[in-house]
Amino acid sequence: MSESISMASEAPSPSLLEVLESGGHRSTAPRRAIASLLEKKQEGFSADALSDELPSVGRATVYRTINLFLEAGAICKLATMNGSHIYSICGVGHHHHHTVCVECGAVDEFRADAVERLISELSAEIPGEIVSHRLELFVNCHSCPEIAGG
Amino acid sequence: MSESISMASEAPSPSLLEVLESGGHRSTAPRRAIASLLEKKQEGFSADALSDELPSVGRATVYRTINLFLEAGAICKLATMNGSHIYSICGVGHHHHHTVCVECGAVDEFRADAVERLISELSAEIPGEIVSHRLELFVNCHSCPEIAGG
DNA sequence: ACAAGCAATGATAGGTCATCTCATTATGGG
DNA sequence: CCCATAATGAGATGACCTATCATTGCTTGT
Repeated sequence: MSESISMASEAPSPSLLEVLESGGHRSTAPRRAIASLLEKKQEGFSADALSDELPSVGRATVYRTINLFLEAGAICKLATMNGSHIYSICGVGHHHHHTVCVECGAVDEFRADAVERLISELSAEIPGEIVSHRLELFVNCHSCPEIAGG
Repeated sequence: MSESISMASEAPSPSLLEVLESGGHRSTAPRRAIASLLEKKQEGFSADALSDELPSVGRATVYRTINLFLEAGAICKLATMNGSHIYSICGVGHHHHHTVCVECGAVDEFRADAVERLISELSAEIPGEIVSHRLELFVNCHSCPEIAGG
């Protein structure tokens, strides 16, 4: 391996419920339902689709809970090419980037030192101070036949 | 300069009106008004704000015209950290990336071979085929006092 | 210049995604 | 158990964008 790159396909997510506890939030039935569903969906998911799958939970609560996990860093929000947002469980606790399959929407994480090195290089060339960055790779994972088949 | 990087701060934009002509679109008063305003706003701008500044032009027309320029590649659409979209004149005709000032919203373009090299490297390590990518740098340009002063 | 054909326009309705409001409900400590 | 308060949810509201469709106004042929 010439580069330090790490995929996160099978990284176990820390229990979302623990995130609630440690954040001083109550463990309620709606939140447990959302957390449970989220942990099944390592794939990228939209807030609205999630809400549809949980008819017993109010839309507002779904959004609130997602933002709660987002602020805790337990999930990531990323922008797709068409401007909508998808969320994804964050296995890696620190800075990383995402790949999104343009066919099936599967999201994966990767961390590559080369990316961070590049940003450092660019910071010397670019006027101003780089505060943060976003890198998203849109891929075709070539392993999504049945999903695309719908 | 050790790397091949080019900023586009003062690149003159090809006349947006020419884009219309070459695309077989009519040059109408509303479109001219929009094009004219766009060329003044090298800064990032939102479609809605643009519409507000052109009360004489219908919102639908503003959006339609923006999409027209977008499809022609004359302007770029980019996602901010908060999920909204801003547009920016594209001086560079080919693939490039953007810096967005988190203070004043100024958008600049840059093209760096190092970025493309990085993507090539990553493609060897990442499962699937990289279809496209998005890299945005959020910067503090440190030259936006009066704008921030409001 | 005039008419005709059709692209373009704009007022407004509608759609999507997300947040806000606030009366009601559930949680968890004492 | 009781209470203070966090959390919920139905619906309103809002931001942002697209669809509809009757009207307007370019552009070309004559």
